[in-house]
Amino acid sequence: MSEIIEPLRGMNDMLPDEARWWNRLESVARDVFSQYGYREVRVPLLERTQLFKRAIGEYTDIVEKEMFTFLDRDGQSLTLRPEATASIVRAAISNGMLHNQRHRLFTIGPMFRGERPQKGRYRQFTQIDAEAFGYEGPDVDAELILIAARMWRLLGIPRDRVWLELNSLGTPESRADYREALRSYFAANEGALDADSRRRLAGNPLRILDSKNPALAELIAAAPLLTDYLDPASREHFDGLCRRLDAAGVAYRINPRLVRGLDYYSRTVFEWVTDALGSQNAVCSGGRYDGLVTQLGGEATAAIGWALGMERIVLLMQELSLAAPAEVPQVYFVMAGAGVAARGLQLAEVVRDAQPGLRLETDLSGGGIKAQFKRADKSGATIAVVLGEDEIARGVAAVKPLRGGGEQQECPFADLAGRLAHLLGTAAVDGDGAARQDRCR
RNA sequence: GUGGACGUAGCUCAGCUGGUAGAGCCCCGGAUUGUGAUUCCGGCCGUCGUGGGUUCGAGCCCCAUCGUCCACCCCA
Repeated sequence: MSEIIEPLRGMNDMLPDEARWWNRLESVARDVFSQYGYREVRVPLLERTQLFKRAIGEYTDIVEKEMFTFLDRDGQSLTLRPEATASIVRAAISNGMLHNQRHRLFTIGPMFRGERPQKGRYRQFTQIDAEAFGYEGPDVDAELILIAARMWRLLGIPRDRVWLELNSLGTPESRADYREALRSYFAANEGALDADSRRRLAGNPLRILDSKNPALAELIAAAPLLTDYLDPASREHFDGLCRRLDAAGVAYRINPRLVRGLDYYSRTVFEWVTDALGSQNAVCSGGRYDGLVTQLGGEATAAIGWALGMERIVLLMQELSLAAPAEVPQVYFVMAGAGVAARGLQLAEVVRDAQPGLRLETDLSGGGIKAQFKRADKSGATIAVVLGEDEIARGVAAVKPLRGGGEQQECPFADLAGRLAHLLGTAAVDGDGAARQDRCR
């Protein structure tokens, strides 16, 4: 045996039991997007490094130390996307989608960040991403938040486990004023700061507000508030958003210390937070980025979006035991004897043609009838269909209910599809749980 | 990137102060030879994460490395 090749750190295989949960989340997301008229786009995973430097900000942690960047054969610098917004904006510009147009879009796919892995934080992770272009007012801000709230509701995530934090960063100008105020405040108290915060003091003092160091809590609590520096237009925009959320019955907490790690945000920023995932508590977050399109060479376009971490939501669903129904076969073909499987395969095709919705699994192991029955039972199937040399010769199948009683009966091949449908229909009316949880997506 | 914990069969784990690995589950077979979920019997399964070192001898000690998890950091 030769050496085993291990997967890369922080990159995971998704096996069938795991995929169930993902499919559920993805189908809910797709349904909701379709309800709101958001259309899917797909963009490349690989882009020029420059795109992310310009969009996310040269001096952010993501760009400085987390990107998977390499030179291709022609010596140009490429980067595996660490987030989707930059790529989508680039695509919108590249395809001329922003000339006097509005778009509401979503995308689903993997992102890459070279962080140290932890639960809920991986080097390849998957985001569901929603973006709206060309809408200036707070209506679309509210709509995007309502979309997320609807997803939580449909998934069965209770309101007290995921809640909304809200803030406004104002315009770049008002934020600059605030940054100076903050800088002088923390500079005056520099002795009380920890090493991380001192480093940020020069670069991005807003990030100090994010610190989880309890020793700084008091100092941070007394710091000047961004809210007090908002320009009137941003203030009005923010109030408008709050009113709309109030009207829609969406609860939120205004968090004046909520800032974002990406440079492109302006005005509205928000974060859906959970208490169920340890320190990886942000489950979906986003905000408005009105300046980004011009920054990337496009025409000035209002824009806003959010990204949802699928791994984290799936973890949350599992934590809360939110059912992800297993895909269980309804009918299981037991096929024992010489040459029986070949005929059984044909018969299974006939049944599938006649009953396209039916989940029918065949036992192709070639093993003994007893073992096949064990598998039939374990599969969760409601009905076993037995085919042996005898049955094949007589043109009949033995149909045996595996759950909730009922006698084994013979059924001519020609009637099999109808008989199975009938039996399964009856089983469902019985209120038999197993027969009912068959509806996965 | 920093600090810490952990890493034994496919899975969950046991293995006393170092003496050449064990349980349950799973899987396979059997209990009058074509009928499942209980029970009983039997069987398969490991280079004890990897590489070095100490020792007569290491799963247990030391070093390195990889990985997972926790906190920081970051963020979805």
